[in-house]
Amino acid sequence: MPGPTIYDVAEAAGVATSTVSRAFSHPGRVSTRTRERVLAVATELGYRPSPHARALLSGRHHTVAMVVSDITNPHYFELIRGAEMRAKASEYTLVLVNAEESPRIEYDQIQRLVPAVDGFVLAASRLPDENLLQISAQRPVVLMNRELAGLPSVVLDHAQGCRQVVEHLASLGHRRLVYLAGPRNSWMAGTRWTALRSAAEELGVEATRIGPFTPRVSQGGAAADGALHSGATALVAHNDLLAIGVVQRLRQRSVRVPEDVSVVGFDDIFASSLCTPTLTTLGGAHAEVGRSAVEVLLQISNQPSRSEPATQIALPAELVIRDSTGLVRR
Amino acid sequence: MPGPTIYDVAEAAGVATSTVSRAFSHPGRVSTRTRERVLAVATELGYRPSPHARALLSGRHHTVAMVVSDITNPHYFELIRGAEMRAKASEYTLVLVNAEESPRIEYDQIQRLVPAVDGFVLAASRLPDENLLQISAQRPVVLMNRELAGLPSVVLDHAQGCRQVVEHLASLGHRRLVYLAGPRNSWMAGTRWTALRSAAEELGVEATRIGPFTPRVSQGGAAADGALHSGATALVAHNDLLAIGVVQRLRQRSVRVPEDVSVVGFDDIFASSLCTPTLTTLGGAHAEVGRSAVEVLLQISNQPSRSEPATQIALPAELVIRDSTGLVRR
DNA sequence: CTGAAAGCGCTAACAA
DNA sequence: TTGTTAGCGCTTTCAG
Repeated sequence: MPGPTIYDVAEAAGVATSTVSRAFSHPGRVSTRTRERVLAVATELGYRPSPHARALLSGRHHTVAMVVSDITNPHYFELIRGAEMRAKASEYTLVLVNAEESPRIEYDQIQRLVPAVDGFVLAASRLPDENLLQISAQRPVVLMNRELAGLPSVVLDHAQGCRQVVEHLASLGHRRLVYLAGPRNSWMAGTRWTALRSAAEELGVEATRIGPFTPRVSQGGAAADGALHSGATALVAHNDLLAIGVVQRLRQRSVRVPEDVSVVGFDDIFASSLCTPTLTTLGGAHAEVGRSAVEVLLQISNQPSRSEPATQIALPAELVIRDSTGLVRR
Repeated sequence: MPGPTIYDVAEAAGVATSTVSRAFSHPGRVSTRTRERVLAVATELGYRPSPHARALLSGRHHTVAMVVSDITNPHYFELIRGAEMRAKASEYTLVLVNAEESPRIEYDQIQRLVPAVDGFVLAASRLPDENLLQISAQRPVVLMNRELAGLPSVVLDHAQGCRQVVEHLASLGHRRLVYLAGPRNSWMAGTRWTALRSAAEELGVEATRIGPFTPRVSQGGAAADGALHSGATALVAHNDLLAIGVVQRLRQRSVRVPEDVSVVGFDDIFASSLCTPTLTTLGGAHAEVGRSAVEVLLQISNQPSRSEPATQIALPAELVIRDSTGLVRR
């Protein structure tokens, strides 16, 4: 069901195709009368310009691809929402790809889309740095919740955030915390650990790390058991899903939260305010991260010169204190 | 950064462009030697066929658009996940659009995408029937969680499901239930009410309806207050978000769940198993709905004849009984 | 201000 | 088996 083309409109309006084209793309370069006639005929015929023909000619697709490392995690939801809204606002099309935690899938899908999109926003990419740099040589790339020298990125300020977490725990009297690490190839996992450790050192808290764990509720069992073994009084889980799983396992083992141990998560997903106990977690304006990332992408992909230094944005993280953290038991 | 074209490959390999084209599209029609040489040169140059040029010629875009009425609702997450997986499996690109509960946005976005995609899967569309029929005259459409004569659809079997809900409540001794209705233009809202009412009638339960409510947690307050006023002992909320909001409000008003009133939701979102009390809800294989919808779409959009009757798939719903429903107080 | 014509990257006849 | 050629729908010089 191919719609009417520019030829049909031109014929019906009694003008040349180039005039029809101009009436749409450069309304100023056509006399008011012709323009109006052309537009009238076009709407009557239900004409819509073909984005493919346009893209073929211009090389611009008006499309951005968003790749998320694991669509199963409700956290990404917010990122997607923000990205979608920003794209829509500029009449850009958003293509969604789930990498299923597989660098291989992530890479292949990106390569598949290279010739079809204007750029990529990558949420928590699991790809090694070299791959990212290589991709960014093909198309503009904006990283979300990951940083890499030379590439634009939007992140929640993890360093400051982790500091808040440790301060919170220290103020409650905790002296030993354990970080339940995320996936090995997650930049966030590494970064959080570094930030936690340095904040801990500064505040006189002993910090250890166990893992890596796949950040799912189901992995909470293993994480909790490992953590108990460590003797820490505060558990900082890589994300809320893992934290929720940890809390469930602790309850199963009759360890009370927060009386016996405190648990902190990351992301502030919807469920965190509903579970029992409600979860203390490091949140922030995730949708805004998605929004910003697309914004930056549109900006650089509409810039002729690719010379300026990459914009790296850090949005504030916000510690949401709920019921899973409490005073350390004496 | 336009990549190498078929011309570059042809030149480098010393063949005609059509040979390069064939080497990719119809490998059988090229001698093994040339094919291998062409492919070798192509990979060396990093050649990738331009989907736009292909689409321009063939009219097929290898792209499907998924439109969700409200991306804010975690329920859609599963639908999206299933749809994405199915699309990826066939190397189709999935475009995601959030209609933000606005029929206007939904319609405009669809029209914008008509010339760029092979078809649409619409999740809980808020458009009136006429619009849907008109769109399906432009491009193949598959409805998710909505049915309309003549259009293919995939739904969770609400009729059977609602019956299960009422049976469950009746068996607990409830004789009066109230349905907290969803949005006015939600087909599901209408359908659930019809199904609930007829099941209720059969089972000797009195059913009333209040609303419509926007199905968000924040609307739970209004819904709960209206429900209490009705004097029913069982509240059936349009979805889990609303149900969770209702439970929160009831607690605030010192009405115990399930001792004083029972609450049932729909969708079985992740949070439903974590909130307190955990929520009895009508769930099902939502990701499978997404998967199936895309599958049906691919099927019909690859069929030459558009003549056969529209496939309407109903997947089984599953009542998940948790702690928000209990025996009616005597 | 408007028209004619070339070409974006690719594929599908049609020839050779 | 391979090459030549004519477009797909649109934009954009270049003339008029």
